[in-house]
Amino acid sequence: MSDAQSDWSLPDDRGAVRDALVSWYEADHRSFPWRETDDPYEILVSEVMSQQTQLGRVVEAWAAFLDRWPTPADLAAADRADVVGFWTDHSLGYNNRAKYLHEAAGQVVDEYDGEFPTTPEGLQDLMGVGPYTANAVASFAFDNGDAVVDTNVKRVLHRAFDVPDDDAAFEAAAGALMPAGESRVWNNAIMELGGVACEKSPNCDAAGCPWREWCHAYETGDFTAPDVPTQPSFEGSRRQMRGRVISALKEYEELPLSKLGPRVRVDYVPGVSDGSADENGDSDAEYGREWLRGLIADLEDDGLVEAVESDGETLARLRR
DNA sequence: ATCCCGATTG
DNA sequence: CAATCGGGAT
Repeated sequence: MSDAQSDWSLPDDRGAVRDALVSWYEADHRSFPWRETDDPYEILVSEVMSQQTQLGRVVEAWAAFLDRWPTPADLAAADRADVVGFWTDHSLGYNNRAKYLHEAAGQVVDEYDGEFPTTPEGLQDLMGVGPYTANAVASFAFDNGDAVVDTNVKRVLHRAFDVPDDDAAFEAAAGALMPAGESRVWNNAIMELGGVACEKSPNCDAAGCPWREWCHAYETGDFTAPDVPTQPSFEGSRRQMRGRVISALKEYEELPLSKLGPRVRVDYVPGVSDGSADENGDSDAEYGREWLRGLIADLEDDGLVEAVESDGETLARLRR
């Protein structure tokens, strides 16, 4: 057992803390279209998109996605290539998530008779749905979730109540704070607080933070936030190259590696084995056919791309 | 450069 | 537990 709980405590007047936040949220908050629905499918689409993209950019993609695939049955019946293509068209990144969403729709249709599970535990059985998304969907669709713990909530709890940067502590604090049976408004409210008031750079007075009178950070002036792992640079990364493969294969139905290579890297060297030492013993990386095959192999393992042999050459295309 | 309502796989 | 997964906006 961790002794993390011994370091912090929530205010005695927990009810006042709750009421203050809910009142603040209900008085005024950002308007997003997915806050106007309780359809679990529509909620799930919004959550998966929101994991990776600023909310403002999700609005258009969300509406377009649901216009094209209005129900889980519609999505399940679609070709994966089209779903991944949509993801790329709308610059949503993380193509695996398009695959997960497609898979989850198939699960709902095939294993759940078209009806979403209504509990966090049940929802986690869906592909691509982890603890965060399960609680979000359970909350916003069914008002039946537990406290959501994401990076926003962690930041708020750490600052306001000095909860230590420890997953178990965050989990316990978030659960203890949420009013039972009010997950929809509560999770919306606490994430709204993290989104507009308790941002990385805090905005307490301008946003009229409802927790100032209890806030440890507001009192001490120490607005340190839990560390969020910094991502490696994207430029030149393998992720960027994967994205270029998907984009090229969306544009052209299928491409031989010789045509695909130059579209992925301008310094692609056709017909050269990569990475191995040359005659002089130099080991400068060369990006040739073997390198590209490795990239394609990973995308095949991810179920996003398939490679076929035709007339002695390898063709790549999006997996259907 | 850093941020953005995480999840899966090894 | 660590590594991996995109790309636009600021």
